[in-house]
Amino acid sequence: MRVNDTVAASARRAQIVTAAIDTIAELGYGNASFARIAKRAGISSTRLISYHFDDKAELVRAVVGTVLTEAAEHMGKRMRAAGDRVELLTAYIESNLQFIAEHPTAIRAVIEIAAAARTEDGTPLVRPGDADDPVARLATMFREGQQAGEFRDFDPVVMAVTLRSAIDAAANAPDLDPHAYAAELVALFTRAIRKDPS
Amino acid sequence: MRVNDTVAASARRAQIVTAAIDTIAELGYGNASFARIAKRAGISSTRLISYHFDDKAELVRAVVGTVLTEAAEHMGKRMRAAGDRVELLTAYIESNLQFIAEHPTAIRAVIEIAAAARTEDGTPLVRPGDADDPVARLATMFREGQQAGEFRDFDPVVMAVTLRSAIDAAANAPDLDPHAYAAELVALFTRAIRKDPS
Amino acid sequence: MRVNDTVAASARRAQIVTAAIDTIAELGYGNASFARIAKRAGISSTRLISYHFDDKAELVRAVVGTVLTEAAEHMGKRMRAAGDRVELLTAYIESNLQFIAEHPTAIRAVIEIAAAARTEDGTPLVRPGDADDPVARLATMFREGQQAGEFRDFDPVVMAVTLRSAIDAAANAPDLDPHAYAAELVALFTRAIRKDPS
Amino acid sequence: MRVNDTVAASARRAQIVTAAIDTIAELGYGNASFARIAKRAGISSTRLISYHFDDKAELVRAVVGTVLTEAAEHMGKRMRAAGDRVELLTAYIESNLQFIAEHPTAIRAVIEIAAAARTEDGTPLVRPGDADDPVARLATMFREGQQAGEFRDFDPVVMAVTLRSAIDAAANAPDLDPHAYAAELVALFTRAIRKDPS
DNA sequence: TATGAATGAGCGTTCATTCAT
DNA sequence: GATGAATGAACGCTCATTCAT
Repeated sequence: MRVNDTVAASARRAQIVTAAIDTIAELGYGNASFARIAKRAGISSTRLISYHFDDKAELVRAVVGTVLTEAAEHMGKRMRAAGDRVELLTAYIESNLQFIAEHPTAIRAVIEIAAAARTEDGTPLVRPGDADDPVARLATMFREGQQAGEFRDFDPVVMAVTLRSAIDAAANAPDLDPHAYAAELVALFTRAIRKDPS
Repeated sequence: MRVNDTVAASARRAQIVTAAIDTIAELGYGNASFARIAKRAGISSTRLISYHFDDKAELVRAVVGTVLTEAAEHMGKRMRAAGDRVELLTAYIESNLQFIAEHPTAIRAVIEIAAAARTEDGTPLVRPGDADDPVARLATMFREGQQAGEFRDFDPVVMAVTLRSAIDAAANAPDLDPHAYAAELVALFTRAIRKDPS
Repeated sequence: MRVNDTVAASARRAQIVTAAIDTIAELGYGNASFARIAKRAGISSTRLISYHFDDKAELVRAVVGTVLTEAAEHMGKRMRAAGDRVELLTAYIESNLQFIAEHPTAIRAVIEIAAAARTEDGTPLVRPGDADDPVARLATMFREGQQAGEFRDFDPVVMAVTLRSAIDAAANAPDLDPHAYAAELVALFTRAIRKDPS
Repeated sequence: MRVNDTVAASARRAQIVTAAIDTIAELGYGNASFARIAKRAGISSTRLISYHFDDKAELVRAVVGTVLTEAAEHMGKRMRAAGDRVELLTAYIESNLQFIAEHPTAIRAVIEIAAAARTEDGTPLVRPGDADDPVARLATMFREGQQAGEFRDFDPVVMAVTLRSAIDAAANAPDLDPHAYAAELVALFTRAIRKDPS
């Protein structure tokens, strides 16, 4: 797949990925041509991009993979320290919003790609329903809480979709305070999932 | 602005707008060229599109305007029949999801445009924060409910953003049952906004 | 040739010719499309231009004809009042420069057309060597002066070309004072054509 | 600005510039599209022109620059050999007309560009009044001759404009004998500038 | 006399990609 | 590991003109 695995080559790839992120975040996916990415990376020819990435789809996948890996590492640390399920949910929301606040351009780029990157026939370049679909994982967590008798009876998929889209919405409202936003979401979803008082 | 306001001309424009909606929804905004739209509309040349719309931005605005006007009419009827605020919220969610379920391609096209249509310098062609910003209107409704003592104390903007993004997410999950999804959202947000039991 | 010879029709034609002159003079021949001319004329469709003029070449010829006829009338009055050949030359130079000064946009339009209006194969739309070629007429005047023994021996065509191009150059230097420029040219060419002192 | 400065690249650029000169001279600036220039250059796609020149304006500037540099070299040699001012004027006229006679298409192309190449708002692409404005340089030469007491009292700018336009006119009368034309102009302007006999 | 509607060809430019070192 | 050179297809848009009232 990759041209070469030397240190120099992977540094080049990282440089190009960074330039791609900045370009996509600032100008939108549709305006992020190889020419503009190359200019931002400070390289003279688009040939260097084609050299390190088989085609545009692979560059896009590299961008998404890079960002999502970073996010998973950041969130994993926080979530492994959680005690019960409410703490887990709180850690999920807070660490995710923190990552978004700390890497706004990277997140914007990934959102752009998810929304706009298509093949010629309309197929999305990166599909949301991939192996580690975050909605599916959230739904599983909710379902387990219900089976343990901790949560009320609701549709876990709808709740998962709602939570994920609420978090993603933060990336498009960059002036919101991430801590306050997280606190509100925690309060909102804590009330939404807990058992009704008898 | 417009070439003419005869019946024939506005029929042509509607034909082109419909073709644009279908093309954008199926292939994505980035693949929706004048050539593809013209082919889908069954017209011989892209020139006819340029003839009826000053440029691509105007066609895009016509698409968004058409869909949003239809949606507002549909939802307005339902919401005017609501009694109290909880009924109003229920009507909002249900009528919106119903419209999405009944016009999936139109909604997909608008979402595509909102996400991907940019000018060359990255500025979105249609801004979410326009005069009749739906998030702002929802937030106002929540705030009024709080002032009336009906809702608990929460951030109205965060709640509005969460609700809107939860509804918009339905457009990307077309296999969900709209009634069930609406019922779940109503239950979720009813619990999220009501006063905590003392 | 012409659609109609009613008063209304010829008024329309004059209106279009005026708009064409202004557009060509300001934007250059290459930018003077039917669309831009129609906009400046305050008419809604280019169809009205095609209606009154068979094609663009005929509109261009109408522009040139209109301006040249006016110029010929203006200059003819002055030149018919001249006594000898030196007065005639003086009248020619002065009246021509005066017309240029009083109709700068009309003259600029004609110069634009003469320089830039071509058919697809490169043939000029209006040829300088037409029936009433001004250079040929000037050359004849010089030749007659030589045969009458009033002027020295020089090539009448070269002198005519030089004088004409000197006058035409005034149209591109609109800040020159036309009277002073005329006086200089009269002095220059009087010295250039008179017999050398023995 | 330029893609690259290798020998091969500059040879390509020269090839394209030559084709552009021929196309503009034969068909006129308005008909000199990238497609026609590419065909004349024997290259397969207009893309190669865009590859070597940022846009059409840069190609046009390259054409003008190439021709004017050649002309300046040719004329400079002749003029540096001149003794007094009359010889200098003679050298200027003769070498300029000789260059025109030897490079008729190049000169025609430059004249076409000067007359017809405009931006969308009418601004000329190449302005005559640039740094090394030939009219200004001629006027300076005349003024110095007057201050040295060699020339009569006349407006140096008018004389410069007249001489330049007389020379430029030669490019549009390609059947004139350049030597004879030069001799006539030398005689004409020698008489026009010398002090009147007392 | 006027016009709305429509048209195919062409414009300069940009696209991701491939060739050949 | 890198890059200059080249490419055909497609882009949105404008052109003068024609059709049909």
